[in-house]
Amino acid sequence: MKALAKELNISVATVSKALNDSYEISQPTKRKVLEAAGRLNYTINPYASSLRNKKSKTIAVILPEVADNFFSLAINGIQSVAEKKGYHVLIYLSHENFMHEKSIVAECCTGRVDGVLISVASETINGDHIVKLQDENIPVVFFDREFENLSVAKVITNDYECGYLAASHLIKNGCKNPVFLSVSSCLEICKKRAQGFLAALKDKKTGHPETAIIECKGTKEEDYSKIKKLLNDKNRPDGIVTSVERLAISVYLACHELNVSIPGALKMVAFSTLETAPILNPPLTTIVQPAFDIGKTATELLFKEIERKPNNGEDQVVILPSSLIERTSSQIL
Amino acid sequence: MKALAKELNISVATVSKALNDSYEISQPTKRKVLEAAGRLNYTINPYASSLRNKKSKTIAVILPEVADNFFSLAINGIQSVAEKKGYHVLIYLSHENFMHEKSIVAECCTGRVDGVLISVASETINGDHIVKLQDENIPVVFFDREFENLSVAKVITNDYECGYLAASHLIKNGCKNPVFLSVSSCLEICKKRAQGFLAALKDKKTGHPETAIIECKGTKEEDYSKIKKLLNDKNRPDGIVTSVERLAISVYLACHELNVSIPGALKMVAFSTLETAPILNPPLTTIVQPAFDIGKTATELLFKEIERKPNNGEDQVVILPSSLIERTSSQIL
DNA sequence: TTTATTTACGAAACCGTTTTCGCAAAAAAA
DNA sequence: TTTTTTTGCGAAAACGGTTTCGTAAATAAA
Repeated sequence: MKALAKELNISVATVSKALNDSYEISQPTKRKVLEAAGRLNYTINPYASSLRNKKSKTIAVILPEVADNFFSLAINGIQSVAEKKGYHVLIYLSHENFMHEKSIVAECCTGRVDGVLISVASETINGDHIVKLQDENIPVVFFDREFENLSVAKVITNDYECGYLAASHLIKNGCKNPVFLSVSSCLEICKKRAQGFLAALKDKKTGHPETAIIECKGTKEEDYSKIKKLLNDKNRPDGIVTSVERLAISVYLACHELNVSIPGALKMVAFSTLETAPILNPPLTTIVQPAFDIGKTATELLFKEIERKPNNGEDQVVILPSSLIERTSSQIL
Repeated sequence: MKALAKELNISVATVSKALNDSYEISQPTKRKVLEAAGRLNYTINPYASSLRNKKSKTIAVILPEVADNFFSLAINGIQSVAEKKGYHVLIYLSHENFMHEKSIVAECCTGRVDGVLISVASETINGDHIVKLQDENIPVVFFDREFENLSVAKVITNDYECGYLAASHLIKNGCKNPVFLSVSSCLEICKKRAQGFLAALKDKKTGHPETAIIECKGTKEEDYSKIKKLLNDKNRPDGIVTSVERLAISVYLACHELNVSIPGALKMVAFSTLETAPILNPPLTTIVQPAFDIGKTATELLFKEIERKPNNGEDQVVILPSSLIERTSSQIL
């Protein structure tokens, strides 16, 4: 910028104002500055600018995992609006680990970002780190995986209803003993899905509510052998609802290995946005969340908070409904 | 920091040095500073620090798409090393669009990042934008999708061999007319795979090399109808190799819709890291790239360049081999 | 004891912008 | 014509760290 100023024999102040299209600067001067900036291909130093403005033009996205269709689609939604706003997107992965998530959130407290979007880890057992973020006046919004009892904006899906719907669907199609595979009893999203699931069991007087919720919070391998054990059990379930994509794949793999026929011996419904659901063997009945829109809406909410001068808004909750897509895996034979 | 200095009755210079563990500062003072920093929960301002140090502790990852198993696994690899180094990761999506990619790269030239990892868009037709990045002395490394004739470090896979292998495999299993579905004739990676594919056709004196390479560079829908047209053609291919995950799914969907039996009427091999490959109908023969390791290795290379004071290194090329996993989709009946 | 060296710290410049405030010259109002 | 207002620009002080350089006190060497 100094070079620009020297080149045109004007002050850096004038250059800065001209580049920011200030009303204080005359049109001819603005034109000259723009021209010279182009000629010397000047680019603004983002860090100097951020330091002065206390605005980083950057948001953070914290999520458990990126190799999952739901999250990668959500990232697409997030990117689409961040980009329109000229914002940059930092990605952090918690790998479902609470301590890890805490240290990431702590990083975000230093002012590196203007806001954070978070889908909490399955191991997250309290929301203190989120509160700290808010204490620093950094806007936060949850997407999909929220943490309860915090006054934070969130965009989620109708989990309870979907849990209910999944169980009802299986029962309607003949299941006597459906179970629900959860990733964590701490995860609000899983709790609600499980509650809905159980409510349906009770309403229809079917199954064994006491043992119907099974937690798979281990590694991929641990969960896989847990699933195999479940399928080998003498009173094996005749219906499974999985709460996340990863578990759906594991169940299919286990069934293939153990020669459990779907939907003959076991009917299945998965919470999942798997693109390959219709071409699986057999085609998988899914409850698909509007992943892209969840990411998009959450980001729009975040920007509303970032752009609002005083924090006057009551925390908003947006619910985008999911829908059940029936395929072979849950059919009556 | 000023507050810290005042609290302890020392200068900010001393505080800064103490926090950076400078040899100029005595142990007792360092301890006092650390203690006070903890007590007042002081966190350094990253932008002030970056401005002065001309180091952002941030790298950019530019890729065509994140909702793709290969890329999301690569991101995992990238994150794993970036995090170890205490670096932050910015994600940018080109959506296969060249102009878009150019503007992203231009953003990266402003000094916002210390280095960039890029997997180029299928529409990328020249490397000028990459050269500009190098002119600004910002380290770049390609992962998976490179651009030819640039002296840039890269980590790729053995594409030519895999193309050859895929075709040979199909021919060995009885295909008389295999074709290769490419996403772009500009993409080095596709070119090499296609060349390998064609070489096998010629070596085995099979198929129609002139028409065996089919470009699918449209939207998802356009490509889908193109594939359906191909499958409805009177001299329909009896073998398909797809160069990317997206096309593999489209082919499967089309086959299901048109009742083309795999591997009966059509055998298939896909370049893909699809986790669901073994549970597809039928299980899909894949050439799986070491996605995580590609990302990891590329990032390690990048840090080598970032940390090297003078740019003394000749550009390095790392080749991580892929492997063919045979499943039902390409079997002899 | 005197001189040389080392140790521990502070003052101030600097990184590249933005913004406040002041001030001439030009334009408008009196 | 004189006075007021507007317009266009520049000097300088931030923003929050880091780094150079200078210096007094403490220690070691002569």
